[in-house]
Amino acid sequence: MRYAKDHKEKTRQRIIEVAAQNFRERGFEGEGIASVMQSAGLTNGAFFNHFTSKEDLAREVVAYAMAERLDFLNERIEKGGNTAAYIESYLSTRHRDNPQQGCPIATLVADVSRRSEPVREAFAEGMDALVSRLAEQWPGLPKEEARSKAIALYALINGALQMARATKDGVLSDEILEAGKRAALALL
Amino acid sequence: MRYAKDHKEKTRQRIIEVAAQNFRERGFEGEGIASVMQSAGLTNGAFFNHFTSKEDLAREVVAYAMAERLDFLNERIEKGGNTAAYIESYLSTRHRDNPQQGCPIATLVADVSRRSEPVREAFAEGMDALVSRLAEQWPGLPKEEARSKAIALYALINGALQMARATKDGVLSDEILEAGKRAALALL
DNA sequence: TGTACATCAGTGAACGCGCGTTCACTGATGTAC
DNA sequence: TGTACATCAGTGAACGCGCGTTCACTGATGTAC
Repeated sequence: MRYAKDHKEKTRQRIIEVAAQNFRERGFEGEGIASVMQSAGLTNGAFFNHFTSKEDLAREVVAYAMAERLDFLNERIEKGGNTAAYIESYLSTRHRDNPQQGCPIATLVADVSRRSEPVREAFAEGMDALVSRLAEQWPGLPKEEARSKAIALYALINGALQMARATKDGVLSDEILEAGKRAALALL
Repeated sequence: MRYAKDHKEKTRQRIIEVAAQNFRERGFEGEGIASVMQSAGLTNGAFFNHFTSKEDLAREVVAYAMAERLDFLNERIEKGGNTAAYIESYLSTRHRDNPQQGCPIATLVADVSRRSEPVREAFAEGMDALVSRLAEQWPGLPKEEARSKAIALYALINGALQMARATKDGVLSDEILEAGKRAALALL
C-alpha cells in the first residue's frame, strides 16, 4: 500500500459530492465528466479509475444525494423541528434559488425517469426511506394513511418548488411558493 | 407564390408538434434536431428554414404544448367534467405511461428552469393561463384564494406524476398515484 | 395551351465542437533489503 | 539509514461519435408570355 489507505476512497467520495451539486444544478445531461472532474480538482482521465461509466456515477450520486437528504430530515426532526417548519424552509426563496444543495427529488426526479434501471432503483430506495421517515410524523394514523400523507406532502412541495424555479423571474414564482406553503400546512 | 401558400406554415407546425412529443419523452437535451426532423419526415438541413436555433424551437414547443394543455382543460370543463374527474385522469397509469402526449408541466418544468429567458417566459405564460382557468372552478372563493388552490392542485398532481414516473417499475409508483389522488380530492 | 423562367422548401454533405471513453505514460509514495 | 524497486492514482492526448449549425445545390411548382 503506497498512499494512505483511504486516499482513493476519499477522492471517489469527493467526486460524488461535487457531481451531486453539479448534476442538481445543470441536470445529468447538462454536466460533463470533464467538468465534474475539474470541480473535484482532477483531470478527466482519472474518472475511470473510480467509476465504470457516467451512468455509474449517476447512480452513486442519486443514492448519495437521497441519503444526504434523509440525514437532513432526521437532523431537523431530532432537533425538535416540526413538519410546518420543514415546509417553510422547503418552499423558501433560499431553497428555490439554491438547487445545487437542495432536495434531489425536485432537481433530479425528471432526469431519473429517463435513466437506466439502476439509477431509478437507487432513486426509488431513497424515496421510500424519505417517505417512511416523514410518515413517522403522524404516529396516530394507520401506517398506510401516514405514508399516504407523507407522499402527498412530498409531491406537493416538490411540485411547487419546481414550478417556482421554472418561473423564477416573475411574480408567479412567489405566488407559487405561498400557495404551496398554504396547501401543505393545511394538509398536515 | 409557388407552393400552396400555407405549405411552409404547415410544415413548421408539424415540426413543432412532433418535437412537442419527442421533447416530452426524452427531454430537450435528450432529443436532437436530426431526430425531430426525421420524425417530421424531413432531413436535418431544412430545420433552419423554419427556426433560428434549437432554443427557438424549444420556446415554440413550450408555448404550443402549454396552449394545447389549456385546450384540453377547457374541453374537459365544457363537456361537464368536474375537477375530480380531471384529477383521476391526471394521476392514471395511462397518463403516467404516456408522457409524450401528457401534461407538459410534469415533463418539461425541470428542463425549462435550466433554459433561456424566452423559454421560461413562454412557460410562465402558459402556467398562468392554466392556473387562471382552473381557478374558475371555485367561483365562490375570492380570486386570490381560488388561484392559490389551483396552483397547489397543479403542484400536487404534477409532483406526484413525476414521482410515479421515476419509480415506475416498483410498487411505490402505484402508491404515489393513489396518495396523490386522495390528497388532491381532499384539497378541492 | 405550351414553354421558359424564377422561386424557395427541402436535401445532404460538411463544419467545428464537446462529449464519454481509452490508454500509454508519469511520478509520488511505500516496501524490501 | 540509504537505495532500488514496485505500485497505482492521476495526467493528458487521442479516439470515434453525435451534436447544432451552415451552405451549395436540387427539383417541384407557380408565373409570365
